[in-house]
Amino acid sequence: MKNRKHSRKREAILGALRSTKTHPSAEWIYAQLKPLYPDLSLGTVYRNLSLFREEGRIISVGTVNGQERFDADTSPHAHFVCDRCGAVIDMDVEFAFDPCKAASAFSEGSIDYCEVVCHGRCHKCIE
Amino acid sequence: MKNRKHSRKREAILGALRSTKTHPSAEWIYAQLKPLYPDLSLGTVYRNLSLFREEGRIISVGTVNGQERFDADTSPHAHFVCDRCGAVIDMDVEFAFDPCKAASAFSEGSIDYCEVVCHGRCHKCIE
DNA sequence: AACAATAATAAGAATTATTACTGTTATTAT
DNA sequence: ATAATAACAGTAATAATTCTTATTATTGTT
Ligand SMILES: [Mn+2]
Ligand SMILES: [Mn+2]
Ligand SMILES: [Zn+2]
Ligand SMILES: [Zn+2]
Repeated sequence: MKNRKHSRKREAILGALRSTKTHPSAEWIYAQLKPLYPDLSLGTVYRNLSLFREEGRIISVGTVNGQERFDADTSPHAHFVCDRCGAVIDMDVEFAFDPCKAASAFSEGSIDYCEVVCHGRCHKCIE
Repeated sequence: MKNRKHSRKREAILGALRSTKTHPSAEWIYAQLKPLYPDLSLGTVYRNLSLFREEGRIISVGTVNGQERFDADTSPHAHFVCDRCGAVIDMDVEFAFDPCKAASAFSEGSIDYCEVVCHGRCHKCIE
């Protein structure tokens, strides 16, 4: 429905997010691309990330230390957040949480998707 | 290590959070208590909520529309967030997610606790 | 190639939740 | 009661994100 034009920077932003598994913030993506696109604006990164999210091409993993973190992997999977260094790591753990089951058992609304986030300390922070 | 003094306002803040199941924001608690304590400061609400969280007496349920939401119920339970009106509702759903199991299967760090948040539309917003 | 229509952008201002600072007040120990 | 200091109100500061506007880039058409 959208009359969207092509944009090199928009592509780059999605590409940067797809190139990493660190679930970066808008700021991180901006810092990565700034050398390649010296006239890139932080607002453009924010705006395009919002677009991608609306389109369902990326997801938000939540906010860590006040900054929203993003993920280009839209398949359902859990995340681990290190409460010390802020690292966000995929959990390939097979967690037996069935959204359909939850949805049918939940009477107060309709469920679209679910997030599972575990908190703790990553290996580097444990030493 | 805790040279903590008694404070009526601090008590009131925890009491306000305990009195509701809506998982309110700092702002909401402030608005609730302001008539009773006309010289209450929003900063005091923030500061004491941080204290309570550090002490493990309350938990953060995450941020909704840019505002952090709190819960005085520290027992492990899942939450439902309405993406339209921002309501946060307890899910008494028995979700088969075992943190211990996840922790043992996760090799990248040690897990302290886990959050499960489902997103969708609440009944009022479905109409 | 030049043009028109308009989506996308840069730059920076504005907004907003949260935190830090500072002088004053309330609470506790002596 | 006095002294020590935690807690506070009020306000300023911070920082992430969004909004505004003038300009530029993209796409389709002559
Ligand atoms: Mn992920
Ligand atoms: Mn709850
Ligand atoms: Zn870490
Ligand atoms: Zn709702």
